[in-house]
Amino acid sequence: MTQERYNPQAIEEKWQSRWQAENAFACSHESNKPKYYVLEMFPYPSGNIHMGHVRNYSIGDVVARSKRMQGYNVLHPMGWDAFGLPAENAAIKNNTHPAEWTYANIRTMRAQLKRLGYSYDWSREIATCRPEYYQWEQMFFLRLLKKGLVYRKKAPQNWCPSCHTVLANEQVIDGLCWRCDSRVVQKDLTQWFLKITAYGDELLRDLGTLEGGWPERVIAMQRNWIGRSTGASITFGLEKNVEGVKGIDVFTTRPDTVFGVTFMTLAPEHPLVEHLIQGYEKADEVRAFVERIRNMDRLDRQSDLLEKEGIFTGAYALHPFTGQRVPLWLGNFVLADYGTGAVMGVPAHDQRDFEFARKYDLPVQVVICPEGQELAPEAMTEAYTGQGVMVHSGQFDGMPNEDGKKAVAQSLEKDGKGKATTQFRLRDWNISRQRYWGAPIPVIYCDKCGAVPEKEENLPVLLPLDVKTRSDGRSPLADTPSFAQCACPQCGGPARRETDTMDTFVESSWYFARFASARDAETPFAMDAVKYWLPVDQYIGGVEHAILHLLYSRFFTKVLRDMGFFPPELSEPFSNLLTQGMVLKDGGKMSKSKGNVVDPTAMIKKYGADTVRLFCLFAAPAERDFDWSDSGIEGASRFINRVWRLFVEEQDRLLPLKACTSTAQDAQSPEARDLRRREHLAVKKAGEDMGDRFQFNTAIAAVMELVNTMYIAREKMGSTEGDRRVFSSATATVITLLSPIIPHVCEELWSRLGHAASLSDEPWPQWDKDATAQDTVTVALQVNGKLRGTVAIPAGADKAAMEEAALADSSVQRHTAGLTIRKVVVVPGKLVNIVAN
RNA sequence: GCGAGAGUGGCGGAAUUGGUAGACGCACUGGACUUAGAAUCCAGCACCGUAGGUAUGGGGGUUCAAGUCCCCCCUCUCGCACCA
Repeated sequence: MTQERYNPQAIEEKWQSRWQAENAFACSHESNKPKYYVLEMFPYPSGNIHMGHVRNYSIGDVVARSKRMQGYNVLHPMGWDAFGLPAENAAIKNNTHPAEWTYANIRTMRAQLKRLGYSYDWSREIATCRPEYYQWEQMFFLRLLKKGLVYRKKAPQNWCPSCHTVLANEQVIDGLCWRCDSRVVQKDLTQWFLKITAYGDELLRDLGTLEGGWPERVIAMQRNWIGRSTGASITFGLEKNVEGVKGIDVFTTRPDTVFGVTFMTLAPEHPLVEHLIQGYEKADEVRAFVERIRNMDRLDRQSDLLEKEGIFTGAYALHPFTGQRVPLWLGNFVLADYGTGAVMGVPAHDQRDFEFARKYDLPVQVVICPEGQELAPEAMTEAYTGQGVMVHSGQFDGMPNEDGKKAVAQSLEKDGKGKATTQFRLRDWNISRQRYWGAPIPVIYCDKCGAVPEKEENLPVLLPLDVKTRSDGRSPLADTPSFAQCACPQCGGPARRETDTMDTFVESSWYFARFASARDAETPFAMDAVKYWLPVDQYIGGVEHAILHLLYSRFFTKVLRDMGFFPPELSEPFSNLLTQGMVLKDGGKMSKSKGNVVDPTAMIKKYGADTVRLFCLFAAPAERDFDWSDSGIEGASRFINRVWRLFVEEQDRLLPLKACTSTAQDAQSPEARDLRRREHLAVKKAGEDMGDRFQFNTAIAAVMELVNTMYIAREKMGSTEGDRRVFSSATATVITLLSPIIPHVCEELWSRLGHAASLSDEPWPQWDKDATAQDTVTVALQVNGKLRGTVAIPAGADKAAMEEAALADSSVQRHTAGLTIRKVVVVPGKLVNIVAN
């Protein structure tokens, strides 16, 4: 007799068209069920999905499907992060239009996602390059401008020469462009900034609320990136009069060491340098130094191999407490854009200052002494950075230095010479991009009125599609009169539009909320829908966005909250974050240049979508990287076939039962009892692992164990009504438990089992504690903590009975022969340990 | 240097509260079926050995009992890094 073979292509096609026709995974916020919003980071429509996407979306789909079965009203949407540079580059290369290229890719990739059977609510699909989407972003820009959270500034910017655009600090990785790895150079430009630093404190503080929900290391990375330091800003007077300048501000985390200042170091770019060196006989030498340092490559300049160098400016500052002259130096290690671009030099208590002082023969003044010790400056071989008592510090002498930090700041503040402050490493976010394929910045430049915001009623400022992209990569917008030329909204005179577009990270900073009311044309976010769905309960994506996208989204959530778009209690976008690992091949990242790319489409063709999904989830825990293995996917395929065969071969004996529906009464034979027990154990394990712990690999392993048990049990089980019920229930359980992972084949088997309704509407099975109980348990027997044997005893045996059974064991007797038993430890139902010597 | 994570068979990985280390899978070995292969099924599979012993990066400790808790050290991965 030939059995029907598993044919994934036919089965998957059948169920996918059914889901499509029924709009099976559409959801609404009008529901009595508890809500659950699961979201995977939406893709850039680059052309084809790759294995990383498959892994990411398969994880999300298991969460979505299992939560649905567990009784939640699940929102699981998908969209496209559709603006960006690759579209322009591809358009130039293939002589097409970025829009055409992008929409074609979306069509391809949407079909690929559908071919994988993900349970998205496709009615909420969005693409960020559509005016219906980016119009809201332009509105946010105008509102932020009004609130003073958007501003324009000329400053040296990160410029990628290959991408022809500026980059935010977060987009510069080791001095290289995050996208194309080109060396980033500095360029003076006037750009639009989002004032993310205004939220620095809150972004840092609220990281605390994410603990437990977010991976520790992502929280640490953000904390690091925000980089908050507390200390004081201190104004040193200037010996020489410079017009309009009161003095030089420094920032320090150690105001307690202020009396130890013996010099001050400024960044070569410090705006006062030219004033300070006026009239100094070696001014030209100083200028040469400044030039040399400024022209250095940023990467070399920030290298830790760079030798610390300085030069005296010939000028002096005045100490805020003692009035003493403090020589002003320039240093190649002082950063112009951190703090105030100037640091006080305290060689006795800062290692870098110590080395600088030794190199240039500057005095060392000790002002903190460890309790009960003296420090002699000339004997010191390194700075003393520990705790201690303040000395040589005027009115502060004898004070513990920790108290001194506050006391010094307070005293300075009283005299108007400083105050306690906080510094952030975080910089404001430059959102201007000199590229075409992005959302236009809604601003107009008028010769009379300056930079004028576009009126909200004129939104959207449409990105014109009838332009020819330039082969040199520069934006064609400036050369498009129909776009660039306009009337000033203020005076009506001739004016010019801003031709920069917004960083694409702006679009991805709020898309998760748009899904709540994706089709609403009146408002970006319908309040009742946002209130219901947000925050995202489970967000899933790659760790490469730990800072960029995840920090920007947190910022936007707080801003949108404060502008009234979000309810006041919504401060964080993503309650839980899962950062999935990468899919590697032969230990390395898949890449076209290495020729080690595994194409999901080819794998689906060969094995079917269910197998690809199963392998991606089974190969490794979700957070860890995993190496693609061709024999591994064979194993996944083998397992599905095993389930299929079990079903087909037993079909005649199967009853149309649901999961966990056989009763203790049904399970008369020992095999049936055992199978029923393992069925319930599998439900427990798979439910916990899939639904709570997101350990999909072990959830699958638990079902595999059950299937293995069924293969053994079926030989021994008869055709009594009870045996058939037990076996049928177990079969239903296997199908139900696997359905979030391999939905197509499970739907198919479910319907063949005789069920009319979809498995998606099937509740998650309930396991029964009594069903998992064993008649006899295996107890480990130890002598002095070493395993010496096992013994089967009736479940529920008391301690005395266990001890008796242990002492009667021959192996135990052998190992205790000649010894005195000192103690017997009994763990009920588990183990007996005999302590003897 | 700072911060986070990891280290378990040939490999991916289990072990959720301290209680039989190696579940599940891959690879491998032997066998069955077959003209042969594929597929499938059965058996074996940490290491050394005769009883027994040794094993979770290394070394200490706590405990009747440690992969799990504590201390010290080593290695690897990631992030930040002259941040004042």
